[in-house]
Amino acid sequence: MSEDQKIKILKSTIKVFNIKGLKLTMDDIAEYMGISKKTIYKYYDSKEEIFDRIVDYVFSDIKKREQEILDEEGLSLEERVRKLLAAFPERFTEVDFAKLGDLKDKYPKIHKKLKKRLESGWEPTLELLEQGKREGLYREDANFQIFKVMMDASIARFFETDALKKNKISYVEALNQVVDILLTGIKA
Amino acid sequence: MSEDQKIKILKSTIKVFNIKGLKLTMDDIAEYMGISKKTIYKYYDSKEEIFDRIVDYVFSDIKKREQEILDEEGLSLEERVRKLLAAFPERFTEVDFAKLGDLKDKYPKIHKKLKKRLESGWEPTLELLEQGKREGLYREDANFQIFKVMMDASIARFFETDALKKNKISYVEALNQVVDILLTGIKA
DNA sequence: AGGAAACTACTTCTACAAATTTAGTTTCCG
DNA sequence: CGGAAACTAAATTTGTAGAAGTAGTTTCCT
Repeated sequence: MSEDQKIKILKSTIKVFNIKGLKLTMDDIAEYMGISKKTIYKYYDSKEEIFDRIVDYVFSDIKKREQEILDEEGLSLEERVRKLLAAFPERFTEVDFAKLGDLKDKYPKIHKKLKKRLESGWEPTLELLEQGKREGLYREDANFQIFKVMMDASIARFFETDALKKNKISYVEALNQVVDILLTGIKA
Repeated sequence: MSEDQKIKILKSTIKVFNIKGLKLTMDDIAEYMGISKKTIYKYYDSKEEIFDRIVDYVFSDIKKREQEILDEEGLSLEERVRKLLAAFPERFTEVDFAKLGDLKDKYPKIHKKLKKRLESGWEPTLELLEQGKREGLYREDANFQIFKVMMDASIARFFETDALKKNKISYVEALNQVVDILLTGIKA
């Protein structure tokens, strides 16, 4: 009953998910790991539980990285915001978001949880932005909710379309441009 | 055989479409207009032709408005770009874009045409932006393809979600903020 | 402990026929 | 001319029975 094995199951499930999407089966996971289903059920009660724990797992990673950035010394507010914005979507290169199509229908609870986590993932960034506004760094009339929608929508678009390939631009480069344009755009 | 009546049919079809979406029937249109199908078929050979002409109709309006802005005297490059960006999505308040879901499957030709028109609608704006870059108005490293994706994705997101209602902000206000952030963001 | 494989109850696909709807036409009538 | 309504051929939707697949369990074995 090692904790390692529990996490390995999650990681493997992510790997399989990135290929087969939500229609992956317990047999797929077992086969991929070279173990039997019985072992999986030793660690998890159901398939849904595995998915549920994957959300926790991914976001605990994000939270950790986020905390590192918040604790890092000698950063200007702007640098910190920039790091937070860059770190957040990068985590999702681990999970193929495009394959999450009908999560809402198949696993509504997990969909809800995921949305909530994505939402609260914005909190520290929004706080910093508000602080920046109070310090006169950002425009008085800047609406950070709109900022958020623009960031989310743009990143999602890059994931779901071939806009990047067509323009021969890497994901990291695109992300940097987006963050750059947005942060410059709200400057005082 | 009045030209007026032809256009009235298009306008009415848009009205019905905004309620029933793509599954509107010829009977729906006839009923809505208080005329009989026979009359509709006097002006158009098929339902698909009507949809096709709606695209032409909507974009001829856009083209006209676009030309006005390009011809308008005494505008700075930036003001002109801003007007173009604001004018384009405004036209789509006439047609409920969110109801266009399975256009691609049902009417692939029209979908292709629509995409092409949406694409070429960006041309004058992109040209002006490039000119602005040459004039040193915009950053040398600004990637306008990314600018475009950000604009399109953001506006689309506003249409398809309730982000606006939730934040008690009007569409025009949101559009202005988006344009503002983006244009400021690429400034030299 | 855990792999291989079989097993069960349940859900999800498939295929196809019957029922319904609809595009486009035609008839009748004012 | 053009409205009302009937008509037809085709497409779309619906129902469903059978097949296939799958979550979770159990048995046997090393």
